[in-house]
Amino acid sequence: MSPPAPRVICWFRTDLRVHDSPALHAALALAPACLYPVWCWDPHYVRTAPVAPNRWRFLLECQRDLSAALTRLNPAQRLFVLREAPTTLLPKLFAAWNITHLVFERDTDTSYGALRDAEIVEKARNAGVQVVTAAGRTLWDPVDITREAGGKPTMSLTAFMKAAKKLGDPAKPLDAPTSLPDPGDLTLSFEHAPPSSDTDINAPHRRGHGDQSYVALAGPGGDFSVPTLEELGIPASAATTPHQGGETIALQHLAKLIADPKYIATFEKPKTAPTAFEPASTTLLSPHLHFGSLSVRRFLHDVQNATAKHTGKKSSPPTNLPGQLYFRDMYFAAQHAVGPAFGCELGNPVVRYIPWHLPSTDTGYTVDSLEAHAWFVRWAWGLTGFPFVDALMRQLRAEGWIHHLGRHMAACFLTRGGAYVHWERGAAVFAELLLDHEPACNAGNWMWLSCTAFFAQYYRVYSPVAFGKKWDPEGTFIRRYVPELAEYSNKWIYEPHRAPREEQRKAGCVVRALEEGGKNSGDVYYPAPMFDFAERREVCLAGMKEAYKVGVHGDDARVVNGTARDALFGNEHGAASVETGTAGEKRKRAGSTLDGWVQKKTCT
DNA sequence: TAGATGTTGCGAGG
DNA sequence: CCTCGCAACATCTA
Repeated sequence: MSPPAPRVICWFRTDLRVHDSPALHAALALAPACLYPVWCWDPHYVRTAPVAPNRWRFLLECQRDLSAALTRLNPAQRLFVLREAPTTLLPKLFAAWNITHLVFERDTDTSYGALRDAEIVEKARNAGVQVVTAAGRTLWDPVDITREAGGKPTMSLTAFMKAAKKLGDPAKPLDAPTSLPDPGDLTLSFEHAPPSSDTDINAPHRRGHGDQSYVALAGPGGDFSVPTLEELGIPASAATTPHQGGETIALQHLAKLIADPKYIATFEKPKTAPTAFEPASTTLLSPHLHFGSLSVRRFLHDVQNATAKHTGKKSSPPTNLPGQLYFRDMYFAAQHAVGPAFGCELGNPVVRYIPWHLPSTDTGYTVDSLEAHAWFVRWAWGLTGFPFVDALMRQLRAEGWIHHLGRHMAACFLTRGGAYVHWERGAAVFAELLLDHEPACNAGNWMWLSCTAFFAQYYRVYSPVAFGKKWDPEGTFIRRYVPELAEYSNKWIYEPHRAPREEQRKAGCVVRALEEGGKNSGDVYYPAPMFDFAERREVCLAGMKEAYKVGVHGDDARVVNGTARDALFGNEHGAASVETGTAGEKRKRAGSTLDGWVQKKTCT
C-alpha cells in the first residue's frame, strides 16, 4: 500500500508571488493531496519594529494580489491569512489539518528569523511533519557565497563576484504553476493565542481602537481574509505613497522596462538622476524585491534577455542593472557571514568605530549634544534648511522611496559629511520609512556612506548644493517636494537663504531661523540652514581622519565595554561632554523647536 | 610590496 | 566632454 498523499502547508513570508516561487514549486512537487497557502501575521513584525503606514499598505496589496492569483489557479484556493505567531500557530495547524509537510523559503535573517525558523523546524519534527525549505530571496544563496568566499564576509563587489563565479549562473526562473490542488479541511478547533498587548511600537500610527488584527484567528469574517488597513487601525489617509504593491503590478512594470532594451542594456547607475520623479530614473522595483512580489532571478533573467536584444554598446557591472542586483546579494552574503552584529556597530567586526554623536545605548541612544540632536530631528523631518536634502527626506516620508544617489546624499549629510551623527540613527529612520527596507542592504549602505565599512574615501563629501545641481539645475525636484520654495528663481532654489530679502518676499516664502518658529503668522517660512556646511565639512573630515588613525572596529573590547570614546579620543572629536538632564528631557528640548514646522512640510 | 582600482565628490580649468 | 588637485583609504593584482 502506498503512503497517503501529502497534505502540505506552503508558508509564504517574503515571497508573495506565484512566478518563480521556489517554495510553491517545491510544495507542488510533493504532489500533495491538499495544499494550504498560509500567511502568519507575526506580531513580532507588526509590533516590535517601527513601520510606516506606507509599508503596511504595500504589504497588504502584495498579499491581496497573491491571494487573487492563487484563486485564479483554483477557485477554492486563496492565501489563508492567520492572525497568530507562526511559532505557536503552525504546530496547532499541523494537528488540526493533518499536515505531513511544511514548505517555506529560508530566511536570510540571522537573528530573529533564524531563531524562529529553527524553533518551527524543531516543532515540525516533533509533530512528525517533514520540512522542506527553499532558497529564493537572492540570486545565490548567502550560505553558498560565504562558503566560496572562505567564510569571510564579502566586503567588495570584486570579492562577491569571485565567489559567485565559482557557483555558476543563478538558477533560471520557474514558471508559475497552471493549477493548484484544493485546500483540505479548514476547521480551526483550537485555542487562539493573540499576542499580549503591552508592546506595540506602531501604536502611534493607529486610530483609537488600535490594532484589531488579532481579535479573530481567521479575521473578522472568519474567512482567512487579508487584513485591511482599517483592521490594523491605520487610517487610509496615513498611507500616502503612490507606489503600489502586488505581483501583477510588479510584472507589468518589469515588462514595460524590458520593452526598452536600450534602457536596460546601457543602464549606468551613476548616470541616473536622483532628482527625476514621475518617472524615476531607476526601475523602482526594489520594494517588490523586498516583499517578493518580484523574483530577483526573474528580474535578472529578463534583463539579460533584453540586453541580448540590444545592438551596440552595453554597460557592465558594477554600474549596470545586474550589478545593482549583485550589490544586493553582496550585502545579504556579508550579513550572513558576520551574523546579527552586521546591523549595528556593537560587536561588528567589519565596521569602523567612530565617536559619532547620538551613539546607541541598550535601550535607545545618548544625546551627547543637544545641537546634534536637533540636527538629527531636522534631518529626519526635512527641515535642515538645505532644500535638496529636505526634498529628499520629504520624498522619503511621503512616498517611501528615494533614488539610490539621493540616499547617498542624505546619509553622507547626516554622518561624515555634515552632522556627524551615528549612522545607526539614520539607518533607523530609513528602516521605518522605506518601502524597500532590507536590513542587510540598509545597514550595508549606511556603513558604506558613513565610510565605516565597504568604502573608505571619506574625503569625497557630497555637497547639498552642488550634487543636486548636477542633474537638476532648475531645481524641479526641490519645487516638487519643498513646495514653499516653488516660486524661487533657479539662481536661489538650492540656497534660498542667500536670496535677497526682497526676492524671498516676492517668492512668497521668507527664510528665517527655525528657532523663531514657523507659525503664528500668515506668512510662509523656510528654515535657514542648520549649520554652515563648509565649516561642518572640515570638522567632519578632521574627525574622520582622527578615527581612521585610531583604527578600532565594532568588535574591539573597548567598544564593547563602552570605554573607546573616552580612552581613544580627545574632547575635540569624541569624548563629548555629557550634558545634564535625562535623555528623554534633552530629546524633548532639542525637538521642540520643530513645533509649527512639521505640519507645514507635509507634501501632498 | 608597489601600483592600480574602487558603482556614483567638488571645483577649477581646458 | 575631459583632466587635475585636493590630500589620501582599503583592497586587489601582478
